[in-house]
Amino acid sequence: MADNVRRSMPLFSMGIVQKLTGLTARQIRYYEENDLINPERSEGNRRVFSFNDVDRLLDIKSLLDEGVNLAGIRRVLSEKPVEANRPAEAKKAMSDAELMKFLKSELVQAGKFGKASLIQGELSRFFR
Amino acid sequence: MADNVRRSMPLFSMGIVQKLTGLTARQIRYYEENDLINPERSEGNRRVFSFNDVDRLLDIKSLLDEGVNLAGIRRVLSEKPVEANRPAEAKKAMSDAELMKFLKSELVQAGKFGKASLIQGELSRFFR
DNA sequence: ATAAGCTGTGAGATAAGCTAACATCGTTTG
DNA sequence: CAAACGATGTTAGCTTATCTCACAGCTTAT
Repeated sequence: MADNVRRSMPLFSMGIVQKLTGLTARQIRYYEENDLINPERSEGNRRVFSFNDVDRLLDIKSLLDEGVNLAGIRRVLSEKPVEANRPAEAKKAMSDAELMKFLKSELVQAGKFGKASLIQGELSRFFR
Repeated sequence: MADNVRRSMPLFSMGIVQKLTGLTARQIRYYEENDLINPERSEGNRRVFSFNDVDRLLDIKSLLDEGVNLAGIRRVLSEKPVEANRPAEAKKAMSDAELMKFLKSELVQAGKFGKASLIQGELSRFFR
């Protein structure tokens, strides 16, 4: 569950996510419009994506390549509902200090338990 | 060395880094001015920070808290020169597709070897 | 007391992101 | 077949985030 929080921490801007996923902004926004993802927003209404979000986007892309349409993808991804992307801890806006403190402790946890990479779950399912 | 590349991949915007480090934009820019960090730039000249960069910024912050001045910090951090932040692979601009492909393979590597988190090295050195 | 070091703040410019609307083009469906 | 739908591109107009540069202010070192 600490893992959930880590994976759903808002970190990436639209531009970066485009590079990481190879999708266009238009596509990403459209998928959000269709409830396939639900990225956080900055104070100024910019989307801020988590590892989970990037993960799902790669899932979506892969499924689209296989010819599955968005409705189908919604079904496939319904196992992992978008709500799972926003655990309570992530929702209640942390202060900057809290966020930082949290990140630190999370990192220590990761170190202690030899936890796997932040970006490992769904992301790695699809390649080689 | 694949690890180097991963850790020096430009990922974070100024706003995010401010939150992750608790530093102001002014401070971050000043540290860059003094060659303590050397973040990548976007096409439009915006700074794009890597895990390594965030790492160093947390180092810097920690040392400043201890009363070390920038000159001193420069010395302390000179073990890990800023050039180490930009390995050749990261320097030669990857195409978006290449970047994505690279990320994917990196993730798989991480998975295979049970590699530790992307954000683990220097970052975790300082807390608890 | 001056100088140097570090950070704040403000101005002016521009990049990057947002929404909304309309265009396009292939695939369903009546 | 024509109309509707699904997915994406493109454009316009607007707002936020970031950039550089300059100057101000406070602290510490000379």
